[in-house]
Amino acid sequence: MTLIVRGLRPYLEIALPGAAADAAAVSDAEVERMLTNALAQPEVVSIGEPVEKWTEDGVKRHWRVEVTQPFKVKDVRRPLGEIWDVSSADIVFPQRLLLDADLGPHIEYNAEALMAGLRAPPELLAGLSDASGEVPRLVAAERIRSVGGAGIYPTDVIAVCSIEDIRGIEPFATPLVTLSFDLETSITHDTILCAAVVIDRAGEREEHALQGEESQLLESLTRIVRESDPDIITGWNIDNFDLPRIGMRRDVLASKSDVSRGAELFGWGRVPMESGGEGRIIPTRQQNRRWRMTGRCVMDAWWEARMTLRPRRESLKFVSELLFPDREDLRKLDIDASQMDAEWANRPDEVLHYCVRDTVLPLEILSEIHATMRKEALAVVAKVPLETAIGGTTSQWIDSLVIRLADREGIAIPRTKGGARRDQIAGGYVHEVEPGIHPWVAVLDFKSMYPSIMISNNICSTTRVNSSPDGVTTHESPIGTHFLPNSERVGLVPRLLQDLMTQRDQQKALMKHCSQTGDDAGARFHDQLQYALKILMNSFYGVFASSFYRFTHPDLGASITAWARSNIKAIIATLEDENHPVVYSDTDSIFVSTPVPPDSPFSKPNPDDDNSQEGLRNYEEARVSMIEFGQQLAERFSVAGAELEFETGLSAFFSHGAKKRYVGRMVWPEEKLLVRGYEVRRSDSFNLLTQVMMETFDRILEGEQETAVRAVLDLIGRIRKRDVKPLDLVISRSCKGHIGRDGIPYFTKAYDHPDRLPYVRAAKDRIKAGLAFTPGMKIGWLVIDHSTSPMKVVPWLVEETGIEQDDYDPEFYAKRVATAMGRITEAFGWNADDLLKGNRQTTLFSF
DNA sequence: CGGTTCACCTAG
DNA sequence: TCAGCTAGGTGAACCG
Repeated sequence: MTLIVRGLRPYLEIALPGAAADAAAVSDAEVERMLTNALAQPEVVSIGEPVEKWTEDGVKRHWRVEVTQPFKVKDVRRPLGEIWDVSSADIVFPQRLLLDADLGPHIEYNAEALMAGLRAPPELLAGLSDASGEVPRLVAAERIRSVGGAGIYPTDVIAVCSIEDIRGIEPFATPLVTLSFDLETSITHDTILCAAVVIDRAGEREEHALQGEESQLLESLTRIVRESDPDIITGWNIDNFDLPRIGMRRDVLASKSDVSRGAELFGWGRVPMESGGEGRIIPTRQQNRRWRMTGRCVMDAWWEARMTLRPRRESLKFVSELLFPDREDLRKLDIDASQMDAEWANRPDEVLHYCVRDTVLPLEILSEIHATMRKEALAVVAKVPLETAIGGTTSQWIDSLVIRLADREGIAIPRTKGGARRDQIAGGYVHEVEPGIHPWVAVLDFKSMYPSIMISNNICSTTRVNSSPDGVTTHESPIGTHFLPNSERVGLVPRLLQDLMTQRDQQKALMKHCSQTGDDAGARFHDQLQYALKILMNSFYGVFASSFYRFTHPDLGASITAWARSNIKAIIATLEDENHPVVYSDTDSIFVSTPVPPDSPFSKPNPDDDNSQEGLRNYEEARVSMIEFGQQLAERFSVAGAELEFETGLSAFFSHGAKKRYVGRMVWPEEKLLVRGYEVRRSDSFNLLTQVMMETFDRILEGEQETAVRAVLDLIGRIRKRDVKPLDLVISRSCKGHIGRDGIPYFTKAYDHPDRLPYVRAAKDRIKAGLAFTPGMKIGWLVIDHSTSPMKVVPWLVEETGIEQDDYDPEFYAKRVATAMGRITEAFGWNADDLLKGNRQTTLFSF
């Protein structure tokens, strides 16, 4: 529905410039004169009574300056800023409503209905209908305009209320309507050949397949969007392909200045058809930014799947098969996307069928990864519109909470900082790791380390002082920054974080309660909320360590990480003093060797072996003592505001000696293999390497090093004999780029030397083959000759064209496997060269 | 062949 | 609304 809210006028605030004392010394008459001048500015409507507000220059009087229109705030900001300190001056008007009325995405209201569509509640429809049962549109439109609306919005209900008539309420799972669409386009003419749309309304789907003359096709598409009136628009790569293509075709089919013709072709915005202007009814985007479609959310299923799943390739086919491996219908590919014109000419029905399928799959993928639910949860906890949760930035989420608290606490809102990037601040501490196997390792972890540090030291730009005031003991960070104690002033950030932490504990408790009472839907709902709270809490540090955020100071971020380093290093030093070797540590985690009897096995003995009873007993004893040790350490090193948790128990930990690369056999609280950093985690690895490395880890952690090396040697032999599937050798990496004015991609802006990069070369070949390239997409390739420089590669196009690519350079892949595996097996005397040679003279063991 | 640069991707 | 952060490993290409 459309709710026209009355009673809020755009404004900004002004204060006398300079230090508080100087500002206070200005005479009343002078202030009066200045205010009169400010009021004389065009577009200024009124100036309110002064209010005391905290600023970096001390507490000063602030006046609210109301202006005529939202977009006029920017116009008056500059002239006023020359004389006054200006605050609250860069907050967009729609956000102002949520901030001032303290609303989140879920609201209740008392409103007067002005118009009701066919999907509106029947009683509302009846109340507005005339004798013939019709809602008189002309009268309604007139009434809507008289209260400030623009005409008939394409929503089910149009109503008007006052800002006092809206209240925030408890969140609920909103029955959002999602529209997914897909275009098939001509490669030779850039035109749109056909399109498909599917609308999901509470699980009920409505499909449309569109073909015909291009402008009529776009008109139909627009009509479907407006009639089905979705909240969310999705599809596969619509941000970078389908939406830009419709925009391009609109520019060709209608003159840029003819907005009403433009609206017929691409008027997808949730505003009346007659709402003129680019960006109101016609979707727009600034260079390389998100699409903005008034009143609707654009959620690209490609982007969401990429962020959630980090798939090795990103075609719709690949991701669908990844998520739905049992769906046979996804296997077959009827259409060669690189020959679309011919396919369309010869088999239009198949192309249309394929097009419809490609609108349904994005819906199913979004549902499978709970994308909408997660975004809605984030919107709830950050108190932002769904659109901001989907396409907004971390600083927008943080702004939403910080600004409303600052407004309540009488703190002036500074503007986003500009200027040059400052030097980097120091980050977390990472401990050196000794290569090899480390048996029985307890992993301890600080709970929400950075947020905890911010809370316990009251870190905020409003509490930072240059030195301790008389008689006040400040929190002094290891880099010498002082923060006032709670008793003097509670920082905005610590207060918000504390509240989010409490909320998260509550959501976790509710989730547990729901699971226990068999309410699965409820448990999922609360799980989403607690997870969103975690994400939001962890976003604070980054935003406050940034150089541009409105409430930051470089010493804030630097102090947080300095405290973190100092805390973790102190614990490491204590443990090492007590002869508990610390095997590894990264930022907020500590991996400690557990004291177990010297003959404790780290691999679980096979019950069929002789002596297995004793071995099993020793293994189990070691496991239990590790758990006790971990729990003791957690308790001992936890202090108020810095809770150390025993997170994981490993029967064995292995690293080849590089930071951020390790693997462990987890035996508490659950049994699984924990891998970090290694190629098996990376989306630019290839199947074969991932598989052999995973097997190797499994064997190493069981103490079967010899078998592990044999398997690697065997694989290298098979690669050289071409006894492996090319599919398992595909490497892919994301590729930047830009689309020129002529619609042709180019790479010179994104890269210094684009042709030096294998994936750029592969991308160019892909484009040559007639396939779409969108900036940022992952490009798959096979190396066919690495003896030249640069090496020769071919793009992997099987998912798009169905044409098998089977040429590859065996020696290249043998070397890549040997390099990656050699780093690991070197701990047992087999380096990359040995693996390639296939034998080893003097070693721990040789075959 | 070792060092340098650019670029990607990951840990936290 | 232009915009979360740093630490770290690794590969490809090039250069001297």
